[in-house]
Amino acid sequence: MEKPARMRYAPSPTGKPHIGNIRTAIYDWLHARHTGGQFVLRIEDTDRARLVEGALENILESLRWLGCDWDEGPEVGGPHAPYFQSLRLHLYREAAAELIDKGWAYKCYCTSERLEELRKAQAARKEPPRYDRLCRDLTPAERAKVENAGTPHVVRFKMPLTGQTSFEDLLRGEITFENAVLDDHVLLKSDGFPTYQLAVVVDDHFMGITHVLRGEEWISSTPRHVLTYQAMGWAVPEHVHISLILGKDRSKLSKRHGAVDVLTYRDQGYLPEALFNYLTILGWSLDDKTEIISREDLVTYFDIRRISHTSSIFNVEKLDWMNGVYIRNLTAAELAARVLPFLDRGLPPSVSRPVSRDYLVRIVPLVQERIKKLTEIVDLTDFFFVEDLEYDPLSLVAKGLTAAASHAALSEARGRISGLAEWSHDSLEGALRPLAEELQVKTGQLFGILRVAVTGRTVAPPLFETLVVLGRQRALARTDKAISLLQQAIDLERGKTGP
RNA sequence: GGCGCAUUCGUCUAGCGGCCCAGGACACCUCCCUCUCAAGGAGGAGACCACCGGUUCGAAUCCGGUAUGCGCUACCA
Repeated sequence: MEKPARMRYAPSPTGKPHIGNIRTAIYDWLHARHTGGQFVLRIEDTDRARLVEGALENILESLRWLGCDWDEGPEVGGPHAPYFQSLRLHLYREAAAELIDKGWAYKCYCTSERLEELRKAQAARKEPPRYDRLCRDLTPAERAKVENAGTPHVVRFKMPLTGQTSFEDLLRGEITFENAVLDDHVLLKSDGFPTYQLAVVVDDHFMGITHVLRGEEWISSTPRHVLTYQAMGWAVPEHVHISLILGKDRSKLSKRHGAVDVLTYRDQGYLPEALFNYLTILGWSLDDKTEIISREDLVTYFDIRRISHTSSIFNVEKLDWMNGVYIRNLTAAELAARVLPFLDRGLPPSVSRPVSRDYLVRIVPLVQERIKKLTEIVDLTDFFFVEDLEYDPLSLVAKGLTAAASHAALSEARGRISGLAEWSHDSLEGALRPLAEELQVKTGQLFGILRVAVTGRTVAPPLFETLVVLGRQRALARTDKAISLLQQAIDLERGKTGP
């Protein structure tokens, strides 16, 4: 067993967490649970301009839905509270001040306008855009002058001009950067808020984070973080940079690729355990064959080192398949409970609410192996709830049979089953199967007519089971209606072609 | 442009020097089962392991280069 790890998921409340982002939370959570450590949730709300209303609640709900419970963070608190960066400003300011004292940082008074100009000029000269370090070597006198004028400032890191900075990535090995290519990035903004570059280091340190697991887009700024740890005299945590999830066109997953935020998957009828399983398997493997794996086993076997190095394309078809597997593994009672809210939302208003749980539990086994998403329950079972079926009378005419023959078959079938002593699967089958033979029609034809009569559609759950759940009375009533519909069709036909 | 990361079937992956003329899964195709649709079962097609060199008796696996893709290059995270 590895040492208990303190993992953190640190989203910024600038929108709804999407599928790629939440996967890092899942990996964080898994490794924390695997090692018996803690999963910390920290909100990085230092960019006041990009805050989005409701984003925090959405983040929390996404994690809850997926079962990633956090040991420390919003709502639960913890020994390192507060867990919102906007409430920890003094820590960053103190760190920045210490960095200045130690000669690792300096105040910069350049305006954003000047910086903008600078970048433009550099671009024109085809130079890489970077801060020209104008304020880095101001004399004390110059500094005092701007300071007295009350000029606003930011605090920048005093990047070493030479040498290199390396760090060990648990997945990729040693990664090295030349310090010379790194510019003097901003640590503290002029509004007094820290940038990510400072805040992440300060918080990870004080919160005792052992593993920084994040997207690979952070690799390039990791040397800045490492240098900051060193400047502060702090231990550098482990780093794990995981690859991104891409859309079908191989670009970073975004709204353009359809549904990307977690809760949308919930609303589309995916099971949280299926999404959880799929997401971990997308970019991580246990061995050469395991696909379906329970959350418990995942906790037991999860190994950070087996996370894939390469970015992966999100494949909805596979998720759909997996969701189907999980649906089939549910008990009838569980499925009924899961499906209930979708029926409530999807059934026409004419259907009285609430839907009977007992009735539902009898219906659900008939469609369990037929649905891949919970939303599909409505289309597949609404005829169990709707009283007046609406369908094209012509669909009552079996393939290869005339309307008259279909009418005769259905009438005969009605006669055979109406007086059955017992309204059960076996008695129904015992009555209807021989009838097909007597009538010299295929069972598919006979059963098809009945199916439409009783469900209003050509694609439906197995016939006998359906008849049983529907009950004798309703089944017979629907059959009667179908018989008269068929009669009307025949009459109409006669009227057209007759004398 | 600079820096960094990556590169095995359409997609997700197994593989860490010989067990691989590359295994599994989704999707696809065929057949079986069958009252429709599914589910299930049995098969099939699909990867010159990005390319070029090297190391080695032997390389998908190690090394170098090239190409391609992606990421970063903000007082955003």
